[in-house]
Amino acid sequence: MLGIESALGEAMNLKQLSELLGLSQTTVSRALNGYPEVNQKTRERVLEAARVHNYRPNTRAKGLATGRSMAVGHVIPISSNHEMVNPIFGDFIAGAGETYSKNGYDMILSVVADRDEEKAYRDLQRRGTVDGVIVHGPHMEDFRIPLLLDIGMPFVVHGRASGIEASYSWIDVNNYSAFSRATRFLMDLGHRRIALINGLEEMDFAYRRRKALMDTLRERDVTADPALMYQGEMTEDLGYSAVKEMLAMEEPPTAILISSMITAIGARRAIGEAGLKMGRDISVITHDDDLSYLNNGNDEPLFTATRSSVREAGRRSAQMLLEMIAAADKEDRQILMEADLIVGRSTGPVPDRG
Amino acid sequence: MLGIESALGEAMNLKQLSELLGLSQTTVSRALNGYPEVNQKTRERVLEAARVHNYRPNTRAKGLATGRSMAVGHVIPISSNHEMVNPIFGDFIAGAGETYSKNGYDMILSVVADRDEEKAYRDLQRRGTVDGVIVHGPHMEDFRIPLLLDIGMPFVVHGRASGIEASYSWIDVNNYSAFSRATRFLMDLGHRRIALINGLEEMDFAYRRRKALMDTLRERDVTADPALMYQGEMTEDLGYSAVKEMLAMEEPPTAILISSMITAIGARRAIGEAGLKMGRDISVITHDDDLSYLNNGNDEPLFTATRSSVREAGRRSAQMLLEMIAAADKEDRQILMEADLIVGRSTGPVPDRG
DNA sequence: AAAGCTTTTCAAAGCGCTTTGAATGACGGC
DNA sequence: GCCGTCATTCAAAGCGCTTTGAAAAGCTTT
Repeated sequence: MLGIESALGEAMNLKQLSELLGLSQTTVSRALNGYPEVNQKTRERVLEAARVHNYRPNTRAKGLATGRSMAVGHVIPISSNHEMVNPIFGDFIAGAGETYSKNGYDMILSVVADRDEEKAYRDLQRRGTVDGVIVHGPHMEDFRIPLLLDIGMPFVVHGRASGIEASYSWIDVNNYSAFSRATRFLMDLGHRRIALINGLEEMDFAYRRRKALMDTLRERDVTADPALMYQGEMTEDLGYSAVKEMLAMEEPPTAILISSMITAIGARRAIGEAGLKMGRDISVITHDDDLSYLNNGNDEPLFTATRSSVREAGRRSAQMLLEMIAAADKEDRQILMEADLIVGRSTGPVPDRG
Repeated sequence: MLGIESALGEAMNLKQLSELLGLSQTTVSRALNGYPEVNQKTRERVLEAARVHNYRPNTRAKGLATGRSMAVGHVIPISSNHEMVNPIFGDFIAGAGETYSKNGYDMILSVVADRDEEKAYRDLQRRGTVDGVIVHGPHMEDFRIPLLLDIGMPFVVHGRASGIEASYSWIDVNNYSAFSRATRFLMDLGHRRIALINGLEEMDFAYRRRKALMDTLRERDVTADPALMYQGEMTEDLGYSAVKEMLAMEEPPTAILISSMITAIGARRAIGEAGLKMGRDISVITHDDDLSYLNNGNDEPLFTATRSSVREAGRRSAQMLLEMIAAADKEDRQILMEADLIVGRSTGPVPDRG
C-alpha cells in the first residue's frame, strides 16, 4: 500500500515511515538528522528506507517545529514610475541561489512596489517566512538598514550605504579604488576632459564612483566639468543619449567612464554613429559585472573595464548570510572585493585635436 | 507588556492576540479570515486589534494547518558547462512576482545544476514547499512536462514543447507567425538570402522560429542555405561572431533574422566594424522581449523587431497558475500571444550588388 | 414559560515535524 | 544476584494555525 502510494508520488510522512520501520517517530527523526543517540544499525535501516521511499520532511512542519524557515528572502522593489529591473539581478540571484541550494535553503523573492518595501520586510519577519534577507542596491543612508537592525532580522547588504553609522554586514566591490584607478589610467594617457555616465545619484555605488573620479582629477589639479556628469537608470539608451549629447558639445570629452556594460553598449552605438572609433578618437572605460550573457569580447576585451563578477558577489553574500544565521555570535562581517582593471581596445592616448 | 513586545517587533501570535481580546483563537481566526459566523462588532474589534498590533499569521503554521503553501516555485537550471543565466529571466520574474505579491503568494526560486533538475521538482513536491510551478524555457519533448503530470503538481509552461502529446497549460508567443511575418517582410523588400541567428536548437522556440523561416522561404520557392543558419546561447558574442563570419562569405546574406536583442547588438557591432550600415547595406530583424533595460531606441525603433513583452508573459503565467491552483476543475489553459512586428531603421530594400 | 431556531462562541483535535523527559535493555562490577 | 551506568528507544508535548463538533446565548413561537 505504502509502496504504491510512494510510487504514485504521494508524499510519505514521518509517521508512515516510522510505522513501516516499526520505530518511533523520535528515533527515525533522530536517525535522519544525524543525532548521535541512535544505534548504527538502526540508523542505516532508517536511511535506507528513507532513500527507497524517497522521504523528504515537510518543510512547513519542520520549520514550525524548529522555529526556523530554512529560507532566505530577497526583496526586489519595482519603482512605480520607471518599472526597471536591474540587469545584474539575474546573475546575482543565480550566484546566491547556487549557495542556498547547496546548503538546503530556499530562496524567496518578493517583488513589491517600492512604496511597499518596508511593509514587505516587516511581513517577512512577522510571518516568519525567512531566516534572513539580502539587501540589494543600497542607496545612501538607506532606510532598510536601520529598519532591519530594528526588527532584528539577520541581513547582508550587497553594497554599502554611505552616511549610515551603525555597523552591519555587507559585501561590496571597491568602487572607489576601481574608478580612481580607471581615472588615473586615462589621465596617464593624457586625458583631462573625462565624462562620467553613472547610475542614479542616490545609489551608493554611483556616489562612490563619482567621488573617485572627482578626487582623482583634483589630485592632479584638473577641474571636473559638471556638464560631463550624467546619471540615470543604467539602460542602453542612457549611454546612447548621453554620448550623443556630449559629442555635440563645443568641447567634447576625450574619455568617458561608464558604470555599466549595457550603458557602454549604448555609448558605443552613439560613437559609431558619429563615425568615431573607440580607443582612437575617444576612450571609454566601463564597469563590467561579468554577466553571463554579456561577455566583453572573446579574445581581446572590447572595452577596457573595471571588472568584478556580480555572480561571485551573489555566492559570497549568500554564504555570509548563512554563516550569520548559523552562528551564535552576532558579529558583523564585511567583504570588500577589488575589481580588476582589464585593458581592452576602447582606450588609447588623447588624439591630437585638429 | 504585549504592547512593548509588539513595539519591539516581536511577532505576536494568534494565542496572544485572542487572549488580549478575551476571545477564543477560533473566533479570532474566523474573524480574520472572513468567515460569516462572526458577529459584526466582534469582527471589527478583531480586525482593529490585528491592525494595531500588526499581527500577521505565521506562514508555516498556516500552511501546515491548511495543507497549502501559498507559494509558487520557479526552478532555474544552471548548466554545468556554460553557466548561462537567461537575460530575459529578470523581467519575466518581475512580472510573475508582481502577480504573486498581489495575491498573497510567495515566490520560491530554486537554482540547481541541470542534472539535478528532476530531483528539484520532486523535492519541491514531496516537501510540500509550493502549490505549483512555472516551467521556463521548454525544450522539444521536454522531460519536465511528463514529470510534473506524473507527480500531479500544477504547472504552467512559459513556452510549449513540440513533440509532447499530453495536454497541459502553457502561455507562449506565437513564434511561428512572428517569424514568418518577419520573413515575408524581408522578402517583400526583395531579400532572398536570409540568415538566422537562433537560440540553441533544442529549445522549442528556436525550432518554431527556424521552421517559420524555412517554410516561408519555401512557400516562395527560395531554398534556404544551411550555411546561414546559426544557433547558440543568445549572447552578444554569438551575434558578433556569426555576423563577422557571414560577412566574410563569398555571398553574404542581405538580411538576418535574430532571436534576441542582446544577440542583435552583437550583430550590430560586427556590421559597424565592417563599415556597413544596417537598413541600407544589410537588413536585420530581431525578436525583442521588451526588456526594461534594453529599450529598442527611444523615438523611432532602432531595430525592426518582432516584439512581445516577456514581463507581461510573466504576469499572465502567474495569473494562470494561481487560477489553476484555486480552481476545482482540472482544466488546462492555453494562451497564445501574438508578437507585434515593429518597423524600425534596421531594414530596407536589398541593395544593388555592385 | 418551555421549546425550537438561529446566531455566536468555544474547546479540542489535527497538520507533520522536533525535542524533552522518561523508560527500557544490556552490561560490567561488586 | 543486585545495582549503577550507558546506550537505545519511546510517548507525549509543543510549534501556531485551521476546523470540527459542541455549547452557549439570543430570539421567536406556541
